[in-house]
Amino acid sequence: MAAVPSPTSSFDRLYQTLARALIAKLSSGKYAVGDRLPAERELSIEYDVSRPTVREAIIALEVQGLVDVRVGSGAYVKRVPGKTEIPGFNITAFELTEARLLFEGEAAALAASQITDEELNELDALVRAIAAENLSKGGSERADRAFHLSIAAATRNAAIVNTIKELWNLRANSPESALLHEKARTANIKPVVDEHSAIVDALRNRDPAAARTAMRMHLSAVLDSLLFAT
Amino acid sequence: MAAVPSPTSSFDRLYQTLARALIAKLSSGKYAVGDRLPAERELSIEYDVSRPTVREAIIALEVQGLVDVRVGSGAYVKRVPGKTEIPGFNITAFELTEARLLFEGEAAALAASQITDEELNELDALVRAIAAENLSKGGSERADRAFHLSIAAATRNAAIVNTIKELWNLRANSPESALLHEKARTANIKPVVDEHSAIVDALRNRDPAAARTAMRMHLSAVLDSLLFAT
DNA sequence: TCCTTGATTTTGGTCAGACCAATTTCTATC
DNA sequence: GATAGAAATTGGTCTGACCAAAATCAAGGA
Repeated sequence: MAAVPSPTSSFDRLYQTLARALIAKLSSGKYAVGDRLPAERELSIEYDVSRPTVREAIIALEVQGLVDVRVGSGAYVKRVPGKTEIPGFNITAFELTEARLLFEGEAAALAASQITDEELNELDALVRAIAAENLSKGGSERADRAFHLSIAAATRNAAIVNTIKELWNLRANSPESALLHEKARTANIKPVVDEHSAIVDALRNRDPAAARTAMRMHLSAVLDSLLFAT
Repeated sequence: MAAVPSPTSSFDRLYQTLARALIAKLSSGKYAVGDRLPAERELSIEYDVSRPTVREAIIALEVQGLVDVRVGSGAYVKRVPGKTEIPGFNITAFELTEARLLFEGEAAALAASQITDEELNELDALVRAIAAENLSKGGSERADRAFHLSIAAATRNAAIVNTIKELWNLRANSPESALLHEKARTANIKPVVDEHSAIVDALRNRDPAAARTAMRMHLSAVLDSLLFAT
């Protein structure tokens, strides 16, 4: 019984989780180009989801050109994703966090010199939201992500925003990264609110060096937590 | 009443027909990035199709990165097909170079602590290739790009490599950036070989701070040259 | 034995309706 | 005007039904 893996983040909907599982099957060599996937009804039973959900997942694969759906016949493999085709597939959680440490540190330093009071208030609210997320069972990282992207936005540089957003996307897309972060969450390691507050304090003081240091310390702690979760 | 256009081919399924109609709406300017599409139930009535069919069409758009679906809220336009389809369309050459200054500086610092003699020799060869490019009429930047990506590779961090590669891709894809760099080239502003040599020297000395400074000075000079070319 | 035809089964496509969770909007109170 | 709670709206998933297209099977004829 290949039950659908539990969602790796609260952003995931069931169809996405199933699509991901099916893509993993394609990648693993279970199917070759031309093979027919199991029928919708079969997949529905196998993964213990409803048939419309299966349909949605198959459509996600179809739109990405991975399968070719023939009415009355089935879904046929059109292209097998290679490992290198999934951005971030080969990037470890350590590498990702190390890169974020270096790059987000610089973004925080740049943001410190031009951040508005409005942006600081928004960050305060997000710190409170992170604290609230820490108390909830779901393990959502929505506020944490928004926090970091708000700092990037305060740089007022679209290339920096794009880069940091891409790093977060890599994090979301990397199976290895997702697994490690999931382990960290089940080990009850959550974003440390004090570290986030310290970043906001440094930004509020318009101190680039302090902002850089605070962000680096925060992400260095994330690195440590990943080690602990390994 | 915007009934779904009749299928354009017997292969078309309803969800595809509807997805196509929605994409046409996006392309026509009816919606801007950030706008919310009508609710599923509304679209179901408007197009006289079932709600699951609407969902399937929205998923097709979502997987293509055209919309962002938020549970309980709606489907928001993330990207309008057409002019913004090229990543980096709205990123200026200044923003890009500023981001590179911050990020490639850090990559150079990290590379300095672990670069091999082999990698240094490769960088020497690339500096010579940059000098040769400067003498040629074509204005190729192949060696310049390879130089920067080699330094990124010396960090031995796939996330950093990916990020710097993306920044170079943004540069290649951005029309505004291409235009400015073209202006710089016609003004006979070329990569300064001494600046590249200075970066390699700092790396050869395994001096992270010097490497960071050398890379930042180089990219700061690129920023100045863009100003001159404006 | 092989081929053809028709019946049956399987497959995907779409629909209707129900219920739940998340978010937004509205209303009442202070 | 601000806040809290209720109501409404939104997307998410499910069950069940029926239809069209395709595949498979069985029977009959050459």
